[in-house]
Amino acid sequence: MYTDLFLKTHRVPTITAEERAALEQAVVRTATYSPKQIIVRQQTPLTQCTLLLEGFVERYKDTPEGRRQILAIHIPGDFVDLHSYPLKRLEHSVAALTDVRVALFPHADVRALTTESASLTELLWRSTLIDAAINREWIVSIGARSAAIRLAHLFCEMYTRLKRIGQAETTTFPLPLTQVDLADATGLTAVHANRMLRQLRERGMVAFRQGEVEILDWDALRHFAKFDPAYLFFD
Amino acid sequence: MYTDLFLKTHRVPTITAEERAALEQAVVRTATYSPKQIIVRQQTPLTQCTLLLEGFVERYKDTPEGRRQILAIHIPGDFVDLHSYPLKRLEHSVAALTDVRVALFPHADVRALTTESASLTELLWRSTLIDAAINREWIVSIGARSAAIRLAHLFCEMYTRLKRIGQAETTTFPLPLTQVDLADATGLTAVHANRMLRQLRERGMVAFRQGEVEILDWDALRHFAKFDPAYLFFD
DNA sequence: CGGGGCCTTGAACGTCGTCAAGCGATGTGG
DNA sequence: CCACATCGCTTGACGACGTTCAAGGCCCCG
Repeated sequence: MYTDLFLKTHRVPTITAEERAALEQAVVRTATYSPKQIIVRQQTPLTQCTLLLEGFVERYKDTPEGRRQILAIHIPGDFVDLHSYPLKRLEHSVAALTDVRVALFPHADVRALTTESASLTELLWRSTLIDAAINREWIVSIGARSAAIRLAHLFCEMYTRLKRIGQAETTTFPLPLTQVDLADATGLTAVHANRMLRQLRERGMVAFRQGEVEILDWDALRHFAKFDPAYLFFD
Repeated sequence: MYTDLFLKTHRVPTITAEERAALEQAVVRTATYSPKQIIVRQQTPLTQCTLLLEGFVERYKDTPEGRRQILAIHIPGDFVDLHSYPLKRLEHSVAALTDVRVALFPHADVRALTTESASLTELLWRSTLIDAAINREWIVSIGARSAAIRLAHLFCEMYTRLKRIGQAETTTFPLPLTQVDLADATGLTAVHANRMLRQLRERGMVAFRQGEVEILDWDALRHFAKFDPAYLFFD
């Protein structure tokens, strides 16, 4: 079922079996993408939404100054551009980080779902707002935390989210980013990100290498980053 | 009419006179707040949404490290916590910056509106997603722009939004923040914000003093900040 | 075997933060 | 009415966190 992972991570409000079936049937087709392939280009009018089934996806914006800012990292079960339904176009781009499989929901079908079910509407709306809450936590990270803590906090977030969908069973999990990507996500330079990663590793908290994160000491890491998962709204 | 300013700034999708009346009638009461008064405390269960009628409001988060990060600045016509309808509680706080008047919408009535009208649902949903788009632009600002440009960009944003609701007729407009607040919004220290403000003033672009912004040279400022209002979704 | 992507490290630099002091305006209680 | 506290703003000196520039290594792939 296409929507299993999504519904596993979004249990509020509860929906009926019929609503669940209606959501599932709104999928018209699936698609695949290769690493670095652009899924949504900024400012392009959109007519469908993309649910990530497999793989990793990033949302980012290129600045006129020539820098790149990653805005979000998506994992399976995330609607990567559900906000395109009310907005009709996005002000940022979306690209695949790995080989990716997605399910597509035409805006017209989403609208039909919102007409039929207030609970389903609330559920979908809520999922876009959890994304926004993550956006805000990133503002806090970039605006008010040191470089090392920013990276540690990001690892905590990804570990927590991946564990939730059963893709971080052990203390090692995939995070298919380069050090440049990590820097673009945290508002640092690649050079400095590299130094801070070494520090986190040498301090025995977390090790990042070739797209994989190994949690060396979860309690130490969590405490160091002052990670509080409330903003992820795991209700 | 309570919802006039909101509807003036949110014209997509178009709604009927009946839908407009239904929205208006969902207001159960109004309330007022004084400067620095907390309107919503983080993590408190909520049962209503707040539409800002008059005055300025901030959304912010205090970090465990003892810093404060402002996440958004709201002006009349903004729903400051419509996202509390699907989320039920917020992970940040909301406080008044000035004397403030608001209209209150119980969650139950919002739900009733979403049941009755898909267009109204889309309109409300959309407004929360424009807030999220602003959040993302702030990520770009804090993560990828220099201190002076961050401030310049914020002034551009506030000027553009205020002009839209007719509260920035001339080149001078109120922005009831202290320099500490500006620093908390842009991820800077008050000392450095002060220096950058002086620089912007001396370069003849924009002057900020005692809660008022004077645009000295709009084209120069806009160009300096590379301000592109697309993310505000003024359709 | 050459090239490119990614990572690593050093050295020098600069933006920005910290600490500290002082100013003017406002407000309040003795 | 003045003494004094508070708040917001301003400025200087100094230092640090993070950037820039540069070079080299490793590995994969054509």
